[in-house]
Amino acid sequence: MEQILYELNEEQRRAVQTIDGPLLILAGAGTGKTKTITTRLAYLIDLGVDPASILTLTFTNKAAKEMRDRAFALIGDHLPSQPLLCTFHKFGLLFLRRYIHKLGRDRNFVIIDTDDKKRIIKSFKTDLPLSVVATEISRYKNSLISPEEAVASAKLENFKEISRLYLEYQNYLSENNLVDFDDLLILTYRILEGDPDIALSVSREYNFIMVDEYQDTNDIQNRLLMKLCSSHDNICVVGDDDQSIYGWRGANINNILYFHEHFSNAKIIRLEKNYRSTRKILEAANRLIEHNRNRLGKHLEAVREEGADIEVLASRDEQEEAARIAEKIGRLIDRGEDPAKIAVLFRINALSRSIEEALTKARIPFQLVGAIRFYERAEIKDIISYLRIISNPRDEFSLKRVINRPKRGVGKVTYERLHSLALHEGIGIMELLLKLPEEEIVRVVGRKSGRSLKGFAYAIDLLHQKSLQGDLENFIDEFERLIGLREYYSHLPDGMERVLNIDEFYGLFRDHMREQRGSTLEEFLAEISLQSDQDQLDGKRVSIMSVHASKGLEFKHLFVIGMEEGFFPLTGDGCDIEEERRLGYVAITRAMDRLTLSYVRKRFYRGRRSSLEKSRFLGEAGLCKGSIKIERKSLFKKGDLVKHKLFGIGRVIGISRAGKEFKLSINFGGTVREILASFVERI
DNA sequence: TAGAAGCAGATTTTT
DNA sequence: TCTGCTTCTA
Repeated sequence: MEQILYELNEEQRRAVQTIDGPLLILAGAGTGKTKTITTRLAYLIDLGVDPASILTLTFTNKAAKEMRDRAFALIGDHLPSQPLLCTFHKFGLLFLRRYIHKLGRDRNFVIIDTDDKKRIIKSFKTDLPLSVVATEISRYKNSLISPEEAVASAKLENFKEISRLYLEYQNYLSENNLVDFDDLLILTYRILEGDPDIALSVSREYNFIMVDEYQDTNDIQNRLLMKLCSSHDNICVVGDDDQSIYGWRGANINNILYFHEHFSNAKIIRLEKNYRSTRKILEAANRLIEHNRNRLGKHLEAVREEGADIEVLASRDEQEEAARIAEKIGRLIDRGEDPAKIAVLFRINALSRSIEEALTKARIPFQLVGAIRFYERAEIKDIISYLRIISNPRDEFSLKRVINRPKRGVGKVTYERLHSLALHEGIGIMELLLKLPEEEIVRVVGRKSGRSLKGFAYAIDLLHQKSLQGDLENFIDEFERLIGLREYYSHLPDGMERVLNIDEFYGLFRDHMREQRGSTLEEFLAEISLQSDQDQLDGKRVSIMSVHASKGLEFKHLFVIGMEEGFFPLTGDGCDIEEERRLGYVAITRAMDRLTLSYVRKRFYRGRRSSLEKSRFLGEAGLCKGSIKIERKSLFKKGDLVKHKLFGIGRVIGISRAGKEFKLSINFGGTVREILASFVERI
């Protein structure tokens, strides 16, 4: 242990050895955050703390895995018990499997993803945009407002509608025994809140709690943490307020800014020695982030040498930009540079196209990270839906998705007929199809559809029986034989790629069943719904990805494209300039040796070619002189009529500053709300 | 029911 | 410009 501690710098060592009471480790980019947290875990175990009483929460499976590996590398994996290292959501899942009966629900629930959530909402018929409804429902849920309370308090038309949808949605979830991502945390919190005995025993179970990427926690996660450490206060959080980039998803930067108020007597340790980037790169990042007001404040200090100048690349348009960057990358590779150490970043995915084309043309192998996610592909979701029906034949949400895939002649009308007949009989559709003799079904839905539906029901039933028999290693082969999804997709356009995906998924299934003997279908489904696929970096090719996707990574040679006002920073509806700046900071601090920031004068986007100003961030980072003018005067004045996406039309009754933006007091039919000027438009 | 045509909308996305 | 969804027609 002495040896391990010796490798740390003074602050890191202090962070590792401070074990009692609340501790905030403010760890800037590239300051050895993971090293510190994993060493701390090892240190606790070395002190004789029972490993099973240490809980480490992360945001991604990837981070959890990396930490586990690194901690075990320090202490070996032959321990008397295992520390729990997992994501917040996984923790919620484990907890709910144990305690959800306290809320009168069955432990056999299924987890749905965001896409499923939207589909469910959509089935309730609404004219409001689905994504808005989905986020608003999340907001209600995370504020612990029940559907009934929401319905009772909604005044505006749109909110009446949203609260109605919220109510229907929650009912749907409990009727079908579904749980969404929010529920994994919220239901956990509700149980802890409602039952002090459970809260106490769980809190005593985990005597030491560590949290990674604390700046990205939302309110519920923070409240959950308070509950978990209520009996001991041994909570250590690691994060960087300057890297908080998920505010738009409900992450609350105030959790980290006011940590010392939520957890009294908190100690703060700052890690400010950056081992990653050259001094020039780091100084640019520091200059940029200093333009933010809402921060705890820290100044990264370079350990490395001064390094090369940051290059600012100005091009005519995106074609020229992409060609020049491809050429530079080509030269690096020719000189023997490892392509895996090169990356191109952008603020919005739509900008990846020109780069993809230019790299393809230059014959440079690359990989687009996180574009369409594996588990969200249609063919994969189809298999998952099948597995869900097999596991739980009453899951009509999944049934609806696949009843006509492969084609069985079941359209809207047929499905409705089946649905109302099942309703009439008081049973589920699957049950109906199984019980009713074929002639009956044929009479209701016609000859062709009837026959194939009967075959479908038999197949599902057979697979259901088989899934209960234990050993599932050959299950997926039987599945394909009976359902023929792979076969079906192979004849469709894009068949090749889809078949490859299906094969990969089947492979994952077999691996899972082989590695975890006796695992059930239900366990497999829960596992994959909490899986993301950020581990896809293959370590051989040039990476191109969004700035968000790059968090936590580092590259020797880094290119950031689209450094223009309106693209980076994004400036439209609902944009938060400080968060944009933090994104800029995250982007810059990914670079180790060489950084190129690129902008264009004209860009083709959404079918229009527009002239652009270079990004204000270039000026703020001290990389060029003429920084663009920031608007001094508000575009609005008292008395203006404005329109808001949700609140509708209102009148401006007051204007105040909020950083570099303006905050408006707007009267919407009697209710006054404070809203940032960028959220409304004048009418 | 299934394919064709017409039309709006379009950030970032750990689980 | 491109995509994904609704509406129209055979």
